[in-house]
Order: sequence, then structure tokens, then C-alpha cells
Amino acid sequence: MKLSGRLIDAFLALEETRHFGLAAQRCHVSPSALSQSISRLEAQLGMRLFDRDTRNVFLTPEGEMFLLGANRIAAEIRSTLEEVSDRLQKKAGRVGMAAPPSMASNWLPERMALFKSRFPSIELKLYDVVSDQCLDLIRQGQADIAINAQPGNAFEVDSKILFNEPMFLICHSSHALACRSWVSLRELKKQPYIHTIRSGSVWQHVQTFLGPAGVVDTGLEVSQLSTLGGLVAQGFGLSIVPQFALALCMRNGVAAVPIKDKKAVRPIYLIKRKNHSLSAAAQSFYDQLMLEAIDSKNL
Amino acid sequence: MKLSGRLIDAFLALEETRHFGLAAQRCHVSPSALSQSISRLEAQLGMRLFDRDTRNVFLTPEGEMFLLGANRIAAEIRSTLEEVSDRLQKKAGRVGMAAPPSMASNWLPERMALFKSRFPSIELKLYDVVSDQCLDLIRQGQADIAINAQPGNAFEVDSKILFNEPMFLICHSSHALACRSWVSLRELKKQPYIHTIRSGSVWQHVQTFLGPAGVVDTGLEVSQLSTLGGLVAQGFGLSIVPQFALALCMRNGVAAVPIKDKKAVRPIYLIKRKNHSLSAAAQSFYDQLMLEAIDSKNL
DNA sequence: GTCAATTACGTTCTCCGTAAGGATG
DNA sequence: CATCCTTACGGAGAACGTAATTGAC
Repeated sequence: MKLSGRLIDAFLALEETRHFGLAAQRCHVSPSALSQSISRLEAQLGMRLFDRDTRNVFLTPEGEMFLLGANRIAAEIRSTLEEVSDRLQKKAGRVGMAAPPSMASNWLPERMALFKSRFPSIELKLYDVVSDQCLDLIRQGQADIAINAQPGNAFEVDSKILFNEPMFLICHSSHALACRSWVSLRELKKQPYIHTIRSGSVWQHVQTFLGPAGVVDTGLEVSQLSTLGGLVAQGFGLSIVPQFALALCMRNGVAAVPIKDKKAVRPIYLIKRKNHSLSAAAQSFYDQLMLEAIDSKNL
Repeated sequence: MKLSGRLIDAFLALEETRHFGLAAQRCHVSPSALSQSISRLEAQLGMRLFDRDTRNVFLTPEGEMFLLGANRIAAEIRSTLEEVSDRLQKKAGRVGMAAPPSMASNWLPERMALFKSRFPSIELKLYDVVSDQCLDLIRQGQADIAINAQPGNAFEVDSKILFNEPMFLICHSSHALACRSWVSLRELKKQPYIHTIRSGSVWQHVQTFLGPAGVVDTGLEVSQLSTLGGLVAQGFGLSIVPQFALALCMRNGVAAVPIKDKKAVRPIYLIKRKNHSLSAAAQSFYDQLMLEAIDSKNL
């Protein structure tokens, strides 16, 4: 037993107009087609829905009962189709983003604001979690897209480089390098270095180019960038942090200097779940970010 | 944009099984057909609902959203189809009956009880109103069927004779005719007669055969049969009432005697609205009553 | 290499429109 | 007799199945 939306529409049109000609017009079919549709509907339900002759059309008691159900069905179809339409027109939707605190506090909000101005009705959700958790949220499907310095497992997630984030030296403002407009890695030789934790994304990238610099290990290893700022301000040593993490450790007594070295960058990835489509809303945000990345490369 | 029940079913089947082969089996179609159905659905909605390759099938974010709507639609279709089915199997429904007090109190309840035993779930509604109102309720569609001594306007209602109700003489129990097993109309000559109101159905039928009897008018004209009983019991005179009205005026001091005369009957009609189908439930009760009428004629 | 989804293609069936038929007022 | 619902019939398009193709593991 099959109930198509067409038949429901035909029924409701005839119920409202009580006239085959008008109802057919409303359904954009011929009176004959509408008559056949009503007949089919009645045959499938096994009951007569309309009492009709050439002059009058009105519902049978069964028709009145069916009217209630038909209205409910039509209402659900309408509302579902509207939801679909809203999604397509990006009037509705939700984008779940995951990003480490550095990107979540400095870089991402500007892009979110732009997106929000383009699609005001789309809900934006931001998970500011540490690097590894960003990837977990993507794998679990809780976040649609992630911004991360680690690309993650290529079998599980899909990562594209957005840009290379330059690294900065931070040191006490009274330090000899503090007033320089840039420093090279070699200039850090024998300087007391404060490490970030080995499990953090910063440590992993800094390792790739810090070796030749020949810094001195202070034995300090912090997990929070704000702690790093505090230690540097008190003269415990210096450290290297990515550009967008600067704001988290800057304070009175701390100076930041760009590091001039091709290796002193870390790639920032735009990440989504592999083999999973993004929602229309998430895809839009994804496209916006990728477009910006391409544009900036061309400049 | 058309959403057929078939497509909803295909979507839900695939969502539950997450396997084209199994879902196709559940829908009684080939895997190919199901694949095409899903593709059509996606094309019509303008969004991809499933991420799939040859090994995995799962919902996209849009698919999850659509799932909610699809479930609502499917639920409404199911419940509506169940209501239809219940009606067809006479597990549900309602019969509105109109009958004058005499039929509503004596004859009809037995038939209602039989019907109720056959279809316990059908709701029976009885309007015990005077003859004219019975016809009004039918015309207005408030009652499905009526039992009435008047057939009503043949252009508005459809009346069929159920049976002929015999008329009875009622007189004081000390009256000479009281102990007879039957009386003829001629024996009422010069007897003091108490009339029922001229607008009532009883009066109208009694008039058709009372003329030749030559009764004496007492000047009394009552509207309630119980009043008639009271007057007869007090010896004010005698009267003629239909069989099923007897119970309403019988009491101590009142005797009833059948009248032996072909004309001393009144037809009882089974009435429904003209050009209007009865509900399945009402039709069943209608059929039951008509069948009984035909059976009793054949005996 | 195997299993599963998809595509290609021919068939069947549904659905619609035109036109004739029939009922009602 | 005029209106309007219905039936008859033919054609267009949808939907399905079989079989070949593609893709993933």
C-alpha cells in the first residue's frame, strides 16, 4: 500500500475546492487526471472518500477521518521540505569547529565573524581544545572541521595546509635580543631555553629546527603558554612560540621577535573527516577558509 | 518537488540497515532499484544524504537532519493507514442514531446490543428526540441513521420501511374491552377518545384509520405518552398507541389490547441522508437492521 | 580476487492528457 | 442542454530488473 505525496495533495485540493476542475487546476493537472488520482487513492485505502455527482462533491465520514491524517502528513512533508530548503539556502545549519587555544583565540574568530556576516543563521560551535583532542573530535564526528598544526592520520582525516605560521622568539624585555627586528636561530646559541611539554604541538615543531641552535636546557617544561610567559617575564630564560600563541604569553617584561629562518614555521592544517561529506554549512566555511589560503598564496 | 512514500521507505530502510542489499530486500526491490531511488531522492532534495562506497554506508549531516523529518512523515503515514485499517475492519468508528422515544426505549436498544456484540469497538450514539428532530439530525448530518415513523422528504433523505408497527388500544383495566384478546376499530364507536398532539407522529397515523371508528372526542390532547397513561388510568377515556409506545404509558389501571385491522399499523422507516455515503460503521448497522427486516418479512 | 554499489539498457508499469461517454439539474 | 465527473485509449516518463562496470579491501 503506497501513499504518495501527489495523492495527498490531490485529496486536499479536492477537499478544499470541492470541485474537480478547480482542484485539478490547483494541482496543475487535467480534471481527468485528478479524478483518476482520487479513484486510485480510494482504491488503495479501500474506502470511498468523496460522495460526488456531476454537481456536488463532499467528504464521506471516512473522508473526514482521512482528512485529519492527510493534513498531518502534508504538514510533516511541508516542514521537512522547508528544513531541507533552509539548509540548502544556508539559512540554517551548524558548523562544529575544533582548534587549539592559540588559533581559537586569535586567528579563527576573525574568520568566524566573516562567515557569520555572510550566513547569519548558521550556528557556529567552537571547541577550543588541545591539538590531539582536535583530531579526536573530528574522528568522532563531533566537530566538522578542525584547525590544527598536526595533520593527523591520513587514513582517518583529510588535511590540507592552510598557511605556514611563523615562529617567534620570546625573551625578557631586558634581553639583548629583545629590541631586534628579527633574529636568526644561530643567535640563540647557549641561551637558556624553556621548553613546552613534549606532547604539545609546539614542542614537536620546534624540535625540527631547534637542534642546530644549540640552546641550553633550563630543565623547565611548561604545558600552558601563560606559564611560559610568566617564566620568561621573571628571567628564567627564553623560548620559541608560534605567532598566534604570542598573545597567550605576552605581558609586561616579555618581548617577542620574529625568527628569520625558513624552517622556523609550522604548517597549519584545515582538517575534516575522511570519506565523510561535510554539511552544507560546514562545507561553506571550509570553502571560505581554503579560498583565503589560496588567495594569500597568490599574493 | 515530489516526495513519495516509496522514497521515504527506501531512505529509512537504508538508514537502518546501512547496506544497500539488505535495504533492497526489505523494500522488496533489487539493490539497483534502491540505489536509483536513493539517488533520485538526493537529486530531488538537492543534497547528498548518504556517504557511501562499496564497503560503508552512513548518513551525512544533511541525512541526519532529513532522518528526523522522514521519521515524522513515516509515522504519520503509518498512523493514518492504521486508522483507515481500523475503520475497514470496524475496529473503530461511530454510529449516530436518531429515534423517537418509543423506538429509542424499546426496540432499538436490543439491536444496538447485538451490534455492539459484533463490533465492540464501535461507538454508538443515540439521540432520542421527537420525530421531526430525527429528520433534522439526519439532514444536518449529525446523525447517520434514523428510525422514524415518518419517511421525511424524499429529496433530502432516503427512507426504507423496516416493518409495520401494530397499534394497540389502551383503556382503563375495568373497561369492557380490557380483557379482550383483540378488538376491532368498529368496537370503539362512541368511546371517549384522548388524542395525542396533532404535531406528533402518533396522531398523524391514527388519523388515517380512526375516522370510521366514530369515537367521541374528550377534548383532551396530550403531548407526552406518560400523561396519556395517567389520564387513561383515571378513566378519562381510551386511546390508541403504537406497540413500542405502550411501555411509556402502561401502569396499574391501564390495559392494552391489540387492534385487529389492516390499517391499524404505522410503518417504521430506516432513514439515512440522501446522496451521502454512510461510514463503514454506520453502513454495518444499517445493513444489520435491513437484514432483520427482510428476514422477518420472509417468515 | 571478492564483494558491494553503481551504471547501462531494455522492459514494464504508472500516470497524464485528449476525447468520448454519461449523469444531473 | 449545459455542466462536470468519468471512462477509454494512446503516449510519455518513471521505476524496475538483468547484466556489465567500477571501486574498495
